[in-house]
This record gives sequence, structure tokens and C-alpha cells, in this order.
Amino acid sequence: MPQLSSGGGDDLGANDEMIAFKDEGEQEEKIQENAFTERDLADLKSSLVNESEINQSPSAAAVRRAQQQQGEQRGFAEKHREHLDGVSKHQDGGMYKTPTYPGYPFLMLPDPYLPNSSVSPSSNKVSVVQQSHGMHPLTSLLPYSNEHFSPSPPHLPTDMSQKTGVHRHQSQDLSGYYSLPPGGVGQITPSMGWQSQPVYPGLSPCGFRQPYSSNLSSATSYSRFPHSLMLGPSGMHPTGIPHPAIVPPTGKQDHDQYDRSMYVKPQEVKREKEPKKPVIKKPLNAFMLYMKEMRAKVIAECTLKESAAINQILGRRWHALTREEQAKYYELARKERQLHMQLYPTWSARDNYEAGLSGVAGEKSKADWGKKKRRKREKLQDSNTDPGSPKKCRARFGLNQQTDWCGPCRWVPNIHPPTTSPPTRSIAPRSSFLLPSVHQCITSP
DNA sequence: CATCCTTTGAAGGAA
DNA sequence: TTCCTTCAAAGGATG
Repeated sequence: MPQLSSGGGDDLGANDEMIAFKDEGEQEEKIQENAFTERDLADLKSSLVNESEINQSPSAAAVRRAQQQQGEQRGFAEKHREHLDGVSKHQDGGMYKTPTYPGYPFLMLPDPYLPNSSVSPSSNKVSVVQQSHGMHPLTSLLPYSNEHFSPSPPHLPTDMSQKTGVHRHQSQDLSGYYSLPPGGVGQITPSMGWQSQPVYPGLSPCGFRQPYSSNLSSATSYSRFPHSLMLGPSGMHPTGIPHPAIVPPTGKQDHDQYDRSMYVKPQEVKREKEPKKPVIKKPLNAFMLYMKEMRAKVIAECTLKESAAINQILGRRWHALTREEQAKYYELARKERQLHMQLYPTWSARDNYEAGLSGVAGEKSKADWGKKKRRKREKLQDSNTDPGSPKKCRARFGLNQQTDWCGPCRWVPNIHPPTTSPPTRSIAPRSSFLLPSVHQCITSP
């Protein structure tokens, strides 16, 4: 849980919180170290504003994308009705009946992107979970209650929930999953809304704070998922977390089937005749969830395709998010992990280490894995600029280990990202430079 | 074709 | 307890 100040008032303004989200430290560092880079940052912001304005006008392409996604959405929903039935049955079975989570302050935050509770299908904020399928088991546990989706978004079959019954109990059961204080939801002031605390008011979308465009998000929310995920029979959750409904309480067969469709890379599908060990991938963390949701948007805004560059932008945006914005993703990630643990209690992240699962599952040899490991180690050793750790960094620069923020290497004291909420002290971006493509994107609107 | 790049966060193991 | 390493996603770039 986040170490929220209990002293009342606006605990969001804690001193140590401002470091991360304002990105001040980074800029200060840049001033000290590299005026040019600092200038780039300014250029980034201003150019992003331009880009934002440019992108404000809904392009025909964006409209087409949205329409196309709506079409995909319909198809997806229809194809998954059978699975939805299974989901509802399974959920009724009680896997998630237990109020696993204590009350969470962010749980019932009104979604500022859903004005008047109307649902923008695009509602970006973690649309990964609240998508059509809305049947993800986490959905009932997540802050993005399908209440927001009532009535059904126009792009969804209106009979979806009715026929499947998937959404029936979700909102009403939420209070059961979370021990919310009476009036807890209503007591959340609008100031808790994401858009109410802009760190960079007026900044453009490409890089820093920005109000999310529902239209754009809508376009991105669905298109980013490969067809194997969107249209596959597995009823998979876009975040990559398997849907428990697909896993029969006792059946491993379906479990494996789910694993194949959900986690196995496309290359493996071609060779599915070969006996392959099912691959259970790591649950996505908060940033990964954020990336999944925002990637397509960044691609559209910056006309970039290179993932490395996009990730740099997303990393900067991530740090520009307010605490509440990040909290949503931390909470999602926490529930993803919890669900993952329930689905695969014996699974360990270590299981995927030597298998080289970042490539084709089970294809990499241990020798290759060793090579990769060795390369990384050598790379680190070659990097003299790498502070290595906050402790080392502060020691190197004679800073106080407990209180000083290590500007030269952008480390902050006691970096321990919480598992359920945004860090009270966040890590500044790791990158010290911008990829050329990123620079090009942010300097040329 | 395989790997790298690039980001943050989680997890596991080593020191 | 701290630190280090690996993996999770993504897709263009590179060898």
C-alpha cells in the first residue's frame, strides 16, 4: 500500500513525491550536465504541444482506425460469447468470491475520462481491462467497474452482458470485494481525478502530461492487440493474463490450451504439433500495462514505430503521470499478479529464466542464454557511466544516503517501488539521452 | 533468423 | 537488507 500521509490535507503533495512526477530532477541534471539536452527537453515539450494541437483535429486515419476497431470489437465479442459463459460460470464458482483485497483508496475513483459515467469505449485508462470482454475476472476487482459501461457502448453488442450474464454482478459485487468505507466513493473528491492535478498543464501529449484523448485511445486500445489475442478462442485478457474461465477448475487440458493461445508466441502456433511445454509468462507490471495501452497512441502521435523510441517516450510520460494516474496501473498490476498467482500457484518467474522465453519459448538453449547473460554483464562493465546503484551513486558524489537525491545519475534515495501503488519516491528516467527517432519526433511536430 | 534496443517494475537469488 | 539479473511488451534495426 502506498505510504500515504495520514496527516490530512493534500498528501499528494508530499515533498518526496514531487521529484518523480515533475521530472524536475531530470531537468536540473540536464542543466548541470548538458545544456543541449536540457534544451531538447524544452523542445520536446513545446513540440509536443504542437503535435498535440495538430493531432487534435481528428484525422481521417484516426476515424478509420476507430471504426475498424469497433468492427473488431464486435467480432471479438461475438466470438467470445461461449467463453463468456464459461467465465461467468467459473466466477460464480467462487474463485474470486473471496474478498481478497482490502479496501483500496483508488478503487472507486470516478473515471474522469468517463464524463457523466458515459463510457467511452476508448476510455483509455486501462482499457486493457475494461474492454469489451469486460469479462476479465479482474474487471470485477478493478476500479474500472462496468458501471461505466452501462449502457453498453455503442460499439459493443448490447446484448453482450445480457446474454452472457458476465457483467451482471460485477458492479454490485464490488463492495463485496473491497471493504469500502461507507460513502467511500462519494467522498473521493474531484481533486482526486486524474486531470485535476496536471503536472504539466498545457503540455502536449507526446511526452508529458496530457489529457488523454478518448478518441485516440479508443483507436489504440484495441488495435494494439495482435489478432491471436483479440480474436483467438481463448478469451484472453488483453493484458496477457489468462482468463480463469478458460481454465476449468480441475482440467489441465484446457489450461494448456489457454496457455498456448495466450502466451505462446505466434511462431509456436505453426509448430503446435510438436509437444511444447506451455509457457506461462510473467504478469505485466504497472508500466507494462501502461505501455500496452498507450503505445498505439504514441505511435499515432509521433508517427513512430520503433519500439525502443516509443518506450523512451512512454517512460517519460510515465514519470509525468500524476500519482493517481499511476495508481490505477499499479492497482491493475497488483491484481494481475494476484490472479496470476491464483491461476498458476506453482509458477515462478524463475521458470522463464533459462528458457529464454523472450524469444521463442523453449527454443533457446541454455548456452544462448548464457551468452546473452554474459553480453549483458560485459556491457554493464563497459559502462563506466552507470552509477550501478543509488547507494554507489550517492557514495560517489558524497551525498547523504538517506535523504539526498542523486542528481548526477538520477537516482533517488530508498528506491522501492511499491507493489500496489505509485512509488512515494519514484525513480527518475533511466535514459540519459534520446534516441534519434525520439528526438526527431519531439523536435519536429 | 536471432538478437538488440528501450522503458519500468516485479521477482528471485546472491552477497 | 541490499544489490544484481532476468523477464514482461513491442517492432524496427541490425548482424
